[in-house]
Amino acid sequence: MDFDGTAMVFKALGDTHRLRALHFLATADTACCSTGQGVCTCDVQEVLGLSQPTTSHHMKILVDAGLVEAEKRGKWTYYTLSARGLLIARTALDALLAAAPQRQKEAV
Amino acid sequence: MDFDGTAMVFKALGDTHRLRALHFLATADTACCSTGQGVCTCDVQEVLGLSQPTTSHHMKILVDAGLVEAEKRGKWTYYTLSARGLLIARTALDALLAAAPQRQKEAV
DNA sequence: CTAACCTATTGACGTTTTTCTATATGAGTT
DNA sequence: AACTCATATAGAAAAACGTCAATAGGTTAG
Repeated sequence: MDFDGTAMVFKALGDTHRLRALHFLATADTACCSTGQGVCTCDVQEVLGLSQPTTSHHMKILVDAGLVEAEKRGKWTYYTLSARGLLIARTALDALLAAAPQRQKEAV
Repeated sequence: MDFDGTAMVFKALGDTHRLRALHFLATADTACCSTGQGVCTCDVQEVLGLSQPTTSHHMKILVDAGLVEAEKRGKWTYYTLSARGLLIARTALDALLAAAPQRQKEAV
């Protein structure tokens, strides 16, 4: 098990603003400057209520963790969720859940 | 969605040492001082290679996040995985995975 | 080519986290 | 009661993190 890589993914997930950004990517389809797929930094920035550099910084962390993919089209950078990091996290979680007490594991 | 609570769980998961401790709890059944179920601090400490107070600190974070339950029996504190925090994390992850691109979602 | 615009990077500052040593708490033992 | 052992807490130092203002990079529009 790759503890370092997995920890990096969870660490990226462990911030309220970044979680909010991911949730936004997961739900918002239409956005201010989205011509095609994805959402640009300005949209995320508005949702988070943070400055532009801070927003950019958070998105970079998500990209580095493999949770988000960034695509540059013209002036804008579009973000989409990436299954790569999410699967790393889920694999680790499932291994732990398989060993956790049986009580109420299906309460999802 | 409870971003703060979920972030707290992910933050607890986002550390190599804590991940290693959780993995240890998930796999190790027999331990130095375990008379029944669970593993005591001294076992975790040996696995992590950290000082006793630091180990105790990490375990407290895991307990606070609902990932681990601590039970005091006599002199020892026994730790077991708790489904509570794990399910919070999985619920959030599943919501994101459901919205992620379909490509290779089943690669678990 | 210049100007305007979106995004990324840099530098700085305050806060949080990680880690240790030293000490306290609390339970069993003699 | 005094002692020992396992764990928790306090305090402090170093490192990492989150944040913003200022600036740089790169793209489109005029």
